[in-house]
Amino acid sequence: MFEQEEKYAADAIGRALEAMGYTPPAKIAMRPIPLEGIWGVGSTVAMQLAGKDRAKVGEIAEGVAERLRALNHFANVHAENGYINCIFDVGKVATAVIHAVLTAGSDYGRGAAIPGRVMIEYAQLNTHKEFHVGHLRNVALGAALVRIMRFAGYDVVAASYIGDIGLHVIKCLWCYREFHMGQEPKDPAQRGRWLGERYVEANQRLAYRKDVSDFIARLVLEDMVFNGQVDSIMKELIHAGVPNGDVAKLLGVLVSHKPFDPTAYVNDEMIPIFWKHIGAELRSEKRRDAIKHQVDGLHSDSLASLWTEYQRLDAHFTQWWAPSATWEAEARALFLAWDRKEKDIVALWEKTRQWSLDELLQLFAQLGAPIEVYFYESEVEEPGRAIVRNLLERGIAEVSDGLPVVKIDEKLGLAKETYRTLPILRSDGTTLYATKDLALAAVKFDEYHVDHSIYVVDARQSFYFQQIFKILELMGFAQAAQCRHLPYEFLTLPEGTMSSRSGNAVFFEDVAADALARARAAVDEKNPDLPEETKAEIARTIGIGALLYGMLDRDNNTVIVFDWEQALSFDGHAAPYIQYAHARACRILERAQAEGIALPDATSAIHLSAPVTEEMALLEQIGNFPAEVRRAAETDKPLIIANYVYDLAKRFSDFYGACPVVQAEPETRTTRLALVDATRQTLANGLALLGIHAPNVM
RNA sequence: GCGCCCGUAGCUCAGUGGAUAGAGCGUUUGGUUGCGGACCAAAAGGCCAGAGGUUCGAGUCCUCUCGGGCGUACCA
Repeated sequence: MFEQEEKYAADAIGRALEAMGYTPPAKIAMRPIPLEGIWGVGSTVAMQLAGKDRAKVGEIAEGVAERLRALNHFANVHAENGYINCIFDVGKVATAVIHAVLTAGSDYGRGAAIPGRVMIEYAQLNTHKEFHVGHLRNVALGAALVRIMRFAGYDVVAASYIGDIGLHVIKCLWCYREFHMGQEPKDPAQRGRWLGERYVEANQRLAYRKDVSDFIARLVLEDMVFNGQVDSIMKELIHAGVPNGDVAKLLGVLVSHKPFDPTAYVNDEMIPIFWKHIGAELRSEKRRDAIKHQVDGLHSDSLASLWTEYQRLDAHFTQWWAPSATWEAEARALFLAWDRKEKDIVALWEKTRQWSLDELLQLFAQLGAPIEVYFYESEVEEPGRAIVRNLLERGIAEVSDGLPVVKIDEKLGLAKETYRTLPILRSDGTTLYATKDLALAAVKFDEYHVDHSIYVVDARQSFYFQQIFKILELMGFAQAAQCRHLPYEFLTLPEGTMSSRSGNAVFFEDVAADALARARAAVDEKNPDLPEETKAEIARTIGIGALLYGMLDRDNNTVIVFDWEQALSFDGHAAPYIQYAHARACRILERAQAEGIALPDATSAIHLSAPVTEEMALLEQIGNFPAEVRRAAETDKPLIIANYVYDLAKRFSDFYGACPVVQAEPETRTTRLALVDATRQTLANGLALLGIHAPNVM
């Protein structure tokens, strides 16, 4: 908005410097003056040219200021502390800002078209898994970036890449088929979630043998009391008829703290007997600990943690231990059956996949995520294998340790270990994420003709994407240089990493339901007379807006520790504050209309001969919007827009408190109404970029 | 070992090489017979992890150290 003024100032300063016998730098940067109550742009060029010589700095700044004053373009130009400050003619610039907003409307801030097509891939969600709040960060960020880049003028294709096949899907299908065949929740809306629970169960079952083994190893290391009981337990095992060889082997493992391997024993019955003894021993330790607690008030944390884990495992021991010996092999076999496209497994996959997709599409709609293209992992498995074959034939890939890999450093001729080696197919021929990603990149280049490709994926995959991009380069794709991974840090829980695999996750559905309920309570209290449907709509707007904003008002590479209360806070630096500013702006305009006052439009005269600080601060912020949109797009930071709209709302609140609008004298009233309308419009435009609606009432 | 990211107020975080480092939460004290109190005003709270360097100028750029997180060949 102020480009013209900045350009004018920069050019004028350049000419003044030349006239004074200096060589101006190639680019004279103008920055807003950060002093309160002063609206204009300043330059530091005098300090750059004069260096340490303070007297000369003042001399240059003063000389330039004098020459600029003579041009009569700015209200004033003065030299201060070495800065050359050009003070805007407030009335002129204010008129330009307000007219620009009211003329452009919802297009205010939009940039001119930028050549080249950009594909932004985000929302890489998996079927057969539940959508948790960690995924929300990805969708919020990717969607905001799509809108911001598009608004800034880029030709953006928004793509989602759905993980509808892979080890996780196979595990889930295995669990479903073996233990839940024919079951499904009555409410179709719950199917996706139910399936996600089956996936968690599958992981627990498949990890069961290892978890038991790890537990025994831990017990031996941590529990000294248990160690003292080992001898007597061994004797009891022999009494129970366990072969001497197995008992001896187990004893060796325990006393030497070696890893416990359940497959090493002749008699699988030994472990259940041993397990019973472990339980008995832990119970008696618990009793002793309870008595000790009465005496000295102390508990053993280690024992408590062991006991919790024992209970978790023991709950399934009788049912899971024996059959679990073959589960892993079953799941692997199922993956191979999938690869052979066996009818019943494909049918089961199709049915359950649709359950998840229904849920995901509904979620994307609820979040307003713009997506034009859907890619599916299942569609790039075969093309991926073809690429692997091709890479092997061309000698870019080779078979090492029984599987195809690309030794990237070697192929690039790098002596220093940089990109290392990436496996591109499993040794049993099933596909990896890399297999499919290579094929997908080819589709993006060849079929969608994208010039730039952005991957919005969490930061833990940064190294992996460097590897992928280098392989694409080795394959000969010129666009490989235009691929960019946009990393964002993970969202964790106070108690640790969130993982849908272990079931340790906060589901988006639950958080959203809570957010809606809280928003609804507030609406009921403040606007009890609104129609039911309107109240529900406003509650959605506020609840979802608060959640989205919470994901977007931090830098991409800060780890977010999810705090339930903080995420649902409607006070202070949060979306409802901004929405509230918008609603109040709307109310002022409504009030004016109700009193028969005509609302100003893009042709109304703006009078700001003696503006108050709050008016200038607000105008300045409104005028900055287009530049902030550009900066956000260029740096991939929706955070810039999130901060921008908050600052704008804050300045509006200041203005609101200091400047009566409807009660003002007619001339001032018209100007302030125009300012309120411009604020309303800019708030709405900014929030829209974040995917947040701006309500008229709330 | 190597690589990436982070370290700013009690807590959660902003901060485009430039003027006095800012918000929110929390704490304390005030404000509405005024356009909506999801608000506003004020107070308290900082060796910007540490040490060097580049620069007229460093929270910001470079190097090193410390502390934390995450990667690092068949998870995605």
